[in-house]
Amino acid sequence: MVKGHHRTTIVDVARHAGVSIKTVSRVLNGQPHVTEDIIRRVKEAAAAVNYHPNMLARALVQRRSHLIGLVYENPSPSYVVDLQKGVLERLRDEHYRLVVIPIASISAHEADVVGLLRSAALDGVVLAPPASDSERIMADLTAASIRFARIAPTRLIEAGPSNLIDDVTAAREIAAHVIGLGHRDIAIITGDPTHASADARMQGFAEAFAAAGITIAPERIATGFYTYESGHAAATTLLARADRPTAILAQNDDMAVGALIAALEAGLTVPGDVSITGFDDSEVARIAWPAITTVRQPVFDMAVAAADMVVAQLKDTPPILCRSHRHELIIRQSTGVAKR
Amino acid sequence: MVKGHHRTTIVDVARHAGVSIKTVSRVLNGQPHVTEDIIRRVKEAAAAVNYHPNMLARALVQRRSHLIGLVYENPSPSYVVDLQKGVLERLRDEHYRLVVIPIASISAHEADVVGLLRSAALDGVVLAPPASDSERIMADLTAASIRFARIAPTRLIEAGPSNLIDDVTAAREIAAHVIGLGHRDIAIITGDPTHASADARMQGFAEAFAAAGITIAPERIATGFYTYESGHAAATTLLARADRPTAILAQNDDMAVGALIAALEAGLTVPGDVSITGFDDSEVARIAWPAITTVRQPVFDMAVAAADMVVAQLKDTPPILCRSHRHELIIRQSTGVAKR
DNA sequence: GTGAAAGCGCTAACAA
DNA sequence: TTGTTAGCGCTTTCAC
Repeated sequence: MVKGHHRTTIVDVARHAGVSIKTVSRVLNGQPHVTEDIIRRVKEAAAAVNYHPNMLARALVQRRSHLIGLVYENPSPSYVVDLQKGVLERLRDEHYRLVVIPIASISAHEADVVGLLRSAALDGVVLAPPASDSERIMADLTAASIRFARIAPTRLIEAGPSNLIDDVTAAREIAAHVIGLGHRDIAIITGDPTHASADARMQGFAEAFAAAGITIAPERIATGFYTYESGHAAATTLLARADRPTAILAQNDDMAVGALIAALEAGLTVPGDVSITGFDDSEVARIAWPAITTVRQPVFDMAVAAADMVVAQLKDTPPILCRSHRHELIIRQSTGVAKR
Repeated sequence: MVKGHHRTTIVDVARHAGVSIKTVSRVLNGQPHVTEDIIRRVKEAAAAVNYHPNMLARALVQRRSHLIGLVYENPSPSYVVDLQKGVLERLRDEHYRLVVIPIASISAHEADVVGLLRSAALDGVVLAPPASDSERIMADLTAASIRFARIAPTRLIEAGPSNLIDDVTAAREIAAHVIGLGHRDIAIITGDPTHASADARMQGFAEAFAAAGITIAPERIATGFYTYESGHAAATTLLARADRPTAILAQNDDMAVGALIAALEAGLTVPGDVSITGFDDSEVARIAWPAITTVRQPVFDMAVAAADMVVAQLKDTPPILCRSHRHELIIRQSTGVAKR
């Protein structure tokens, strides 16, 4: 697709086959009402002149770029790769391509996002958090008539096709698990405050604490950013305190691994001295040692479903508006009974 | 970009501003020879009618899709994300978009790859291993006049713009480090045999062994596939042998982490009972415990440079044909002096 | 400095 | 069943 000498077009094929360009077009698009004989002749001619259709011309007239975007901000490699794999899985046989649109800080660039998407001529986009919670982005997308589907939104569920997970319940369950092991001195490492998931997960924790009649001191709550480094830094501080917590609840796996390493560096054993939990069940949680107790969020499945929702809209199939995806508490070796 | 009601076009803007479409085009593309006054009028008109250029029409006439592909097969999330980040870094201000093209088994689909790229209307592609070593793919790309640049090819360096790393020397250095620690009973977990890097790294290991007069028994060499699981499985077998090796050289970090976990599961200490090395310096190597001794491959830098080579060709800038990137031995905690 | 008209390569009404 | 013709929305000679 680059400037240069003459590329063979549908006209060349038509001339070579001795038919009209419309007939060539019909054959190439597998449309009906063409004689077997002509089909063969056109195909031979196409091969003979080494013809390859110009997708840009086709896209222009069809008003379809066959490009789907994936908007995300998440810094966790395994999360991002899961997301991409899911979308690609659904797109594979649909003749759509995936354009990745990572955005450094969506909350800071809400107003620019759709301009970016527009200039990429996308037919549709999958919105991962926190873009999936942005009213502004959804409104702009609608105005630009770019189809979209959302992954794990936490609010305005009606605003667009959504794939839901119950972050609150998931967080409550994992906190309850830790409380059930006898822990009372519990610290928390929150996720990026600009992601609504951080609030939801916090609320779930709070519900579990309330149910058990436990109060968490503010000094026991540290802010992270869903990155390994932020989890490591937060845990290092939390564990250095005189009243060391016996458990740390991190709001994603990357931060949990950061906390784990911080604990090991401090000469503590896990879960002997301190129990640690993550969130998401990304690959790092499995390959840590000890493996991290976490809550599985079906990121891949949500991405497949979201891509499906976009494709459905593009085909004018009756669209699925909302799907719920089940989380699952995964107890591994990083949590244990609280020491006396 | 979807079928529907009338979208405003350059014609609407022209009418609204009382000028010709050519003038609108000139203003929108920042071309010279337009009065200040008209520039302002056109811009106001564009805003007034809520005009957004149709990138597909522009692409058709310019024969430029502004789409760059990234072809890879690598299963390691952190490697893939590094690659993507690098390409995106260079593309950010160039108005190019990144289309990701993961291919399950490039060696099995060599003949189909370029057809896929063609049908995506890409202006250029960055080829990561093992596509960067495929003569067939490069020939097809040239025939389709799709520009490309290669990441870490191991052969036919002249065949296209390349970003080189010295896998052999890097492998030799890390093996020499282990040998220098006194290890003689050394096992190896190789990478995917269809990736030429596996051969190169093996050769580097072999050179180090030869220099030290060490022979490695064939049973001490296991085949992996650059995945955590394959490393884990291979190490589990290697470590179960009566003549347990005191060091394991894995050909990438994911496999090294797999080996690490296998060792810990077997009740061994690292590096006390067994030293383990990786390759690449991906994130997992840093966040393992103990952190993995490895060789840094500047994946991000190579991706930036490769994207730059593609962009340069698209701009008809004198192209850079070849760049070498420096590796770096990174000694962490997973290697130690061999036990007597 | 500005505009009229001719395509880019394809699909799609509408005829034949 | 097949072909003619008119666009899709933009850029680009080439006059004026």
